Order: sequence, then structure tokens, then C-alpha cells
Amino acid sequence: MQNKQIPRYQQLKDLIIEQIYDGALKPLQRVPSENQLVKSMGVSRMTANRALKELNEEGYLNRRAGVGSFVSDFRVNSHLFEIKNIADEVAFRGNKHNSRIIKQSLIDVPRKISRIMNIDSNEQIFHILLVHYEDSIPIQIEDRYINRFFAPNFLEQDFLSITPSSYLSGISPLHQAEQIVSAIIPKNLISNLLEIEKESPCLLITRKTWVKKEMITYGKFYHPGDRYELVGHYEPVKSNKFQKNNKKFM
Amino acid sequence: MQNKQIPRYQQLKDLIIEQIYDGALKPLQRVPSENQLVKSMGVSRMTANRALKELNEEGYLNRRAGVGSFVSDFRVNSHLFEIKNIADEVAFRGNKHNSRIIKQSLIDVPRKISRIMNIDSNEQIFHILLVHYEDSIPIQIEDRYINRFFAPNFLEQDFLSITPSSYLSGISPLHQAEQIVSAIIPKNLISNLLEIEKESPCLLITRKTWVKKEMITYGKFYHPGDRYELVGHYEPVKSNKFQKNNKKFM
DNA sequence: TCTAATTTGTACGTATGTATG
DNA sequence: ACATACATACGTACAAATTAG
Repeated sequence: MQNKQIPRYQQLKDLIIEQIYDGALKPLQRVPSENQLVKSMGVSRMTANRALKELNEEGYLNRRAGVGSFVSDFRVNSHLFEIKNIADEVAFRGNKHNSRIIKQSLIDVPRKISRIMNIDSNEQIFHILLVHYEDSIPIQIEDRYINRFFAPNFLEQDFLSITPSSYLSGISPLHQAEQIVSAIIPKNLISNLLEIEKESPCLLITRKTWVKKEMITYGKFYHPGDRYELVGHYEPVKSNKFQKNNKKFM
Repeated sequence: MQNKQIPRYQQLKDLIIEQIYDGALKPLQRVPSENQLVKSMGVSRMTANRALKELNEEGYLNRRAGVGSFVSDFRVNSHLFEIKNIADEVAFRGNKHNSRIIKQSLIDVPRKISRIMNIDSNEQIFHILLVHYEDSIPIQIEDRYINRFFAPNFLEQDFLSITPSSYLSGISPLHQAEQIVSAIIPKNLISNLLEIEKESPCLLITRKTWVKKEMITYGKFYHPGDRYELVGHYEPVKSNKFQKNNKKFM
């Protein structure tokens, strides 16, 4: 612990976050206990406690009294938990999720994608187009481009058994994400795949995700307007009950 | 400080939150300093610090070193800051917001609203229907019901100069909110007011808000699909810079 | 401009309680 | 019963920011 301007607890946090992002600390792996940090880092127990406590609140770690502190399993639910995995959502409603792969290929970067993702246009990129079903009813079309260096084994994945979102967030937790929601009348290809009338409205979610300041995926997610709703529930954190409940999602 | 099961810092927090909700502590008002709490509550400074620190992080208070701790001004931006005020959004984009009031009245509770809001159907309720414009282009229709006991002076408000959202959250901060986003083709009344083609898609946001476990408002917000987007940007809290920046919104 | 007082921010040391294995 | 680890709590100290005089 050296730097003077940055508080020690923050330096500790940054150190651990860095190791998580670098892969030195992997999901579910144990991180040093408070007392170990006291010895190895030369800080007080309260300082170590604050660092680990805040990392827990921010979703990087899970802590259990009497057990220890562990890196969160971002595959289940990342700290960016607003970004939902469609399969989990369906399962949560007690229904059966499955999917149909329309395309899964390595292609030349389309002009538009090249601009959006800032990738050279004579590079190549993974593209996937698939339909998600809830109890055999189409509920989402996923039309997504994936940086090929981020997920080199993308083509070999079986996306019938694991969703692309789940696979991708297993490689590395997201650092940033952006979602834009709009209402549209989709093109014929989309309405056919969703098995809806030609002029029916759809929710279109355009999502960008980043890892280390680099855009990793860009995708469009189409939902039938009458079969899907984005639900948001907000309440202030009033008691530590909330934090404890939250752990169920980790 | 008495109770045994609940931690003292939590009891302190609950006490202050209660006073904010009861109106004993009003927005912008000063709350006791850490040292005052040490004396009056018989807790240690660290415990008082933890309570006030967490209330700050949760948005109830604003704290400044050398100055003190103050109740947040929920009128500007509540801790449920995901619930945006349309006028602020428009202003943020550098455009001019204005609105047109179609209805502003006290009516018998419609059957459907009675069920949703759990209000006796021979009671009365406020109803407002207005169109929000961004640079004179319709951007949102607000169709909202408001519990008349919560906002007794609702009819006397001039909603051309202050939005209903802003007025309502000035009465009391929200305790809970729910938003459901869907894509629809609106009825003629709505498409006329939004000045869009008959079969154009719209984003429909259905919003419920609660204060003290009681539903205070229920409303539908219609946006032209091609003129409005819900944008969400997510990134993990990596440093305390984030918290400091957040204060700008208070 | 300087000083003192107040308030928050950070940090250390210590102690006790609770949960877990 | 015991050791380990986190949770809470008290006491103390100094630094940084701000305000009042």
C-alpha cells in the first residue's frame, strides 16, 4: 500500500477488481480473508473489511460469515444484472426454454457493423441469428455480432444447450453495457420467425457490450409486442434484508 | 438505542428514514452530525458514520465534508432515479419542453382503476391526460390516475409549468415503483394526439408508484416508436468517483 | 489572510458476537 | 469444543473541506 492520494481501501478494491478482470481471480475462487489482507497488505482489519464489504455490495464478491469471500459467478448473474439472460427469465416463470439456430457463422464484417463496433471492414466477425422459444412459442430473436478474438471458439459452441449470452459472459464479466429499447414494425423475416402478423408491433432492444473499453458484441433483440414485456421494479435499499435476498441471484 | 436483534447502525438509519417519510425531516434540511448522534443516541462515531454514510449512498442524504449532512431534494431527482422526468430528459438534450393539458379533473374511480389501485369504486380520483412536446413535436402522452388524498391540491396545479411527475415527487419521495414496457399499436385517440400514422407502433410504459405500501399513481405513458427510445447504460461501480459524480443529480 | 471550530473522510486498534465447518 | 471468518461496535486519531470570525 503506497499511493497517497487514493484511499487505501480503494487501492485494495482496485487491486482485487483488476485480478478478477485479468483472470488471476476466477469466478467462485476464494479471495484472501480480512485477516490475511491485514498481514499481506499491511492495512488494518477495518480497512480490509471496508474493501471486501463494498466489493460484496457492488456484486464482485460473495461473502459468508464463517466461510469466506469468493469471486461472484458472473455466469449466473453478473453485477450488470439488468442485462437478463432469456433462458433464466423463462425458467423463472416456470416455463421451458429452447431455441432454434438460423445462422452461426464467421463472416466478413458488414459495413454498418464495422462502423458501430469500430472493427476494420476487411476483418471477420462471428454472427449468430437464433430464435428463443418459451413453451414452443417464439419470444425473442437474437441477431448478434461477436468480436472473434474475444470468443475464438464461438463456432464450436452448442447454442441449443447454452445461450450465447450465458456463454459470452462466462468468458469474462461485462465491463459496460448499453441497451436501447424502441417500438417498431419488423421486417418480414423477423415477423415470420416470430410467427406474428405482418404489421404487428415489436419491442426492439439494441444492446452493446464492452469488455476493457472494447465493444465485444452488438446485437438486436426482437420481441413480439404482445408476448413480451420489460419489467422494472425499483425500491430503495432500506435494510440489509435486501442485500441478503440479493445473494439468491449470485 | 435499545433493540438487540437489529444492528444499531440500522436502527439509526430506520429512524432517520422514518423522519424523512413522516415529514419531520424535510428536503434540504440538516440532519444531526455524527458527533451529535454520538451524544444524543449513545453510539460510537463509527456507528453514526456508517448510518449516515449508507444513507448517503442510498440517496436519502447528501453529505459534504466540512458542511454537514442534508436530506436529499427528492424533487430534483429521487433515489429511484431510473424513473425519469420527461422535462429533464428533454432539457438534457438541449431542447425545449412544453405540454398541453387535455384533461385535469376529479372523477369517479373507473372499475379497472379501482381494481388495480385497490380503491373503493364509489370513491373519487384525480385523472390527468396531457401531451408532452419536445421542440413542439409530441413525444409522450401521459394518462395518469392519482390518489386524491395523496395530492389534495392536484386540481389547482399548473401543469404547464411543472410536470405531474415533478409535482408528485415533491410531495413525498417514492417508496416503490414498477415500470412495464411494451410495444403496441395505439388507439386512434392516442395516435391523433401523438400526430402519428394510424398503424404506427408505440412504446407503452405502464407505471405504478407507491408511498408507504399504498399505490399513489397508476399511469400509461405512450411514446411514438420512431421518436423515442429508452436508453439504459450500465457499468459497475469501480471507484468512488462514481458516487461523487452522482451528487450532481441530487 | 489567517485562525479556529465544525464536519466529514479515512485509518488503526481492539473487542465481542455470530455463522460455519 | 475449537478455529476461522465475517458482522458489528467502541474508542481514538489525523487529514481534508468548509465556514465563521
